[in-house]
Amino acid sequence: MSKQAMAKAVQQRTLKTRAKLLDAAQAVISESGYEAMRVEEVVLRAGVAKGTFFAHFKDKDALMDQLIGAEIDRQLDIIEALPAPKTISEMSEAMMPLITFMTCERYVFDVILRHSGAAANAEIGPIAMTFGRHAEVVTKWLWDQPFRKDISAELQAEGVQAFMVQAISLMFCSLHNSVAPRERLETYLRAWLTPAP
Amino acid sequence: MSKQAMAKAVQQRTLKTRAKLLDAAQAVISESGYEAMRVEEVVLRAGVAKGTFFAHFKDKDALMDQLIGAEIDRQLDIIEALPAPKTISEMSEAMMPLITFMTCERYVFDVILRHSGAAANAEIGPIAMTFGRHAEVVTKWLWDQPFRKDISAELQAEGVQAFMVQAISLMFCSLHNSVAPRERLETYLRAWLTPAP
Amino acid sequence: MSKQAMAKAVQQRTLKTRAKLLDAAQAVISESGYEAMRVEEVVLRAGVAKGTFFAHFKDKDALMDQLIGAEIDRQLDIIEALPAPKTISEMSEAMMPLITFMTCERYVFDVILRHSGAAANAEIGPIAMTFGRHAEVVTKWLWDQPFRKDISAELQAEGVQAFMVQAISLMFCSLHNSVAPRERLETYLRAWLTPAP
Amino acid sequence: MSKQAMAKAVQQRTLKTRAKLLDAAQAVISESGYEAMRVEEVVLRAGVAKGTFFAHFKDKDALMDQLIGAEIDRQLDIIEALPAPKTISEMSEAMMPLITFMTCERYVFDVILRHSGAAANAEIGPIAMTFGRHAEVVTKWLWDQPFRKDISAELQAEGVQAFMVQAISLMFCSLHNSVAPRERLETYLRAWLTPAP
DNA sequence: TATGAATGAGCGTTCATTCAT
DNA sequence: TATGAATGAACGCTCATTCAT
Repeated sequence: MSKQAMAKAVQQRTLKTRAKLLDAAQAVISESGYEAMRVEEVVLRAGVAKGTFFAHFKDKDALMDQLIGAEIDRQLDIIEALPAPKTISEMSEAMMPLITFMTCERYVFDVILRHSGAAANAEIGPIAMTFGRHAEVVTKWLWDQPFRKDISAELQAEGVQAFMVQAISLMFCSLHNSVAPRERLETYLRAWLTPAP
Repeated sequence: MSKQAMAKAVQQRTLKTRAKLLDAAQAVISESGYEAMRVEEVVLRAGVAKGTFFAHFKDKDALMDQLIGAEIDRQLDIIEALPAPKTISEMSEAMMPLITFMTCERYVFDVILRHSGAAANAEIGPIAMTFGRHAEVVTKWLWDQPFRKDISAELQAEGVQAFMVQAISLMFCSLHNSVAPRERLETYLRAWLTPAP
Repeated sequence: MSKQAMAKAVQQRTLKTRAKLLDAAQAVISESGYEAMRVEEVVLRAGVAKGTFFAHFKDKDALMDQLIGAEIDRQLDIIEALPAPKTISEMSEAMMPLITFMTCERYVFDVILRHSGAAANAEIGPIAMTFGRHAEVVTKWLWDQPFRKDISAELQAEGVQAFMVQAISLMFCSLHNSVAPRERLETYLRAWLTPAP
Repeated sequence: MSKQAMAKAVQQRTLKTRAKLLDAAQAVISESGYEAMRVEEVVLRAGVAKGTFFAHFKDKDALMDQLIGAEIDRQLDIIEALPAPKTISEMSEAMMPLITFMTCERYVFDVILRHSGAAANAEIGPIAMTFGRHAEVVTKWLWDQPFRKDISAELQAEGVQAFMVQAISLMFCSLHNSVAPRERLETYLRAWLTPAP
């Protein structure tokens, strides 16, 4: 076997092990949720050694970043497949799948906050990437349907993100969790994207 | 000693212990920062037992809430003493002391997010109070100087908070930390409060 | 309860927990030997948390030091109870219980070497103490029965230790393990303590 | 290329790889010491895979045995080049280079003890060989200059080794490290080799 | 021989929190 | 109120060694 072929074969094995770990983790989460995921359980199911886990992921958090990032990407795929929303109401509606996932567990939202808007480490992880992608999706919508013309679509998209986070945050807040996130988001977006003349 | 006098003496001791704990915690933080604060170290300096700590604070988080809340209040005192800003630029400027504190440590920002917009527990703690107070201060500014009239001052204030958080978040994000928070905040506020006709 | 009484009561509990751990460890060793001892197994049997173990012993090695040191002390008690040996042969014989224990497991001898003659850390642990005690016992013998008079009893005792270690070492050595330690020790001691005129 | 030539070429490559590994290990040791040597680091510097290391050395210990054994041999070369010592003082002095190396690191002394006087494995490795060689050197000295005549030169040499180890051990012991090894060794050797009449 | 991903078994750690006294 | 020993449940780590390719 040539060196090149060997390198490829090796990489294949690596990829396979990584996939086994990710699959096992996903399975655990499906059954018990994100917060309940234990590294021990994951390696047990994946049928690999604990050391192998840490050879593939720096720590548990890195795996969470992968998994949650992947899930957000799946939600963004759904969102992207939709036609560009024509109204604020449609836009709020379109963002609901993403918001639903982000609010499925308090722990998930914490991980997202920690990795996205506020990544301390230099490496841009999967979740941080999705925030970029989300901004792009919204930006594209705003090209098709420019609600405001005084500021760039990019800036409008940043605002949409800020209000999405605000809406979710308030949902977890005991003072304000009576208003559904969808309604709150719509209120914010209307004020942000269609200021009265 | 009368029963009443005794009760008073006891209360005095309680207050004294509490003060010792708060002082010790503040001292530790001054030297090593918020994240590095350990209950162990605090009780050691305060000269009390570990159990005593938890007789005074529900948990470590409650102490953090106190300390960080107090610091934010101090910043709000400064902000409140200022005259109502006449321009967006002045408003951004006025909010800087608060932002500076909130960005002093990644950990501090996390605690703030957790207790403010996203408090899971029912009790409204010191930090949550400061968010309320901040909204009030901004609302008052907007009564004096109504940048927008199509939406309520309260809603405008909520937006100001959302953008403050967004600006700070992006500051911690490696992708976007080249733009200073003050500039970013001003951009956001201008777009939010003075939409072009 | 007074502060003093409280402190005493607390210490009692501490002592009790420590005893539970030592007993559990001893039990495991009796069944499976020193090398096979696992911290996990010890805390399980002692019925305490793992954290408690490390609150009592710096690490597994520190516990080993305690246990093996205690066992050597037991052997020294036996040795000390004997009348001072009158001949080299009797002296070699007297030291046999100690040698037997020290050679019961290769691992035990390694731990002993590491903690005794060659302790790197400043604290004198239990095993190091026993080496001092052993020297004292032998020194006392040599006061009663001075085989040599040209050098001090202390120096003679140091030599006895050196030859004991040498005899044991060679016993573990594949090249020389045909000669029984007792015979080798006797040869050494005769040459060391009763040089021909 | 003939089969023979091929075999030779292969052998050449093998030797080259082995040399690369030894050089790399020596380099790591020069920089960080024996204890800090990691197989990972060695193969990295040698530019070979980890598995290759174990194709050349049974285990890490075997490499250590090689390296430390080689160094002791170098010290013995120096010792052997000296004229036979005429006095105990000269003999102690002559052994100093060896002792200096053996005390350079606690870890080195442990490895030496493990492989020499106390080798568990059947094969006589480099370090064990050096102990044999050291005994021979000392035995030769004692032929030239027979300090004692009541016991064989071989037995005297064994005693010299025992006392060398004892002197080194005590040097690492916090209780006794105030006396320099050279002085202690001389005291021992005088008592061992020139007992007063 | 060479490769390097995978192994693995246990240690040490963490440290906020509890609870019997 | 005060005490402080005990808890606990994973996590992270170690790193020499193996083995399928």
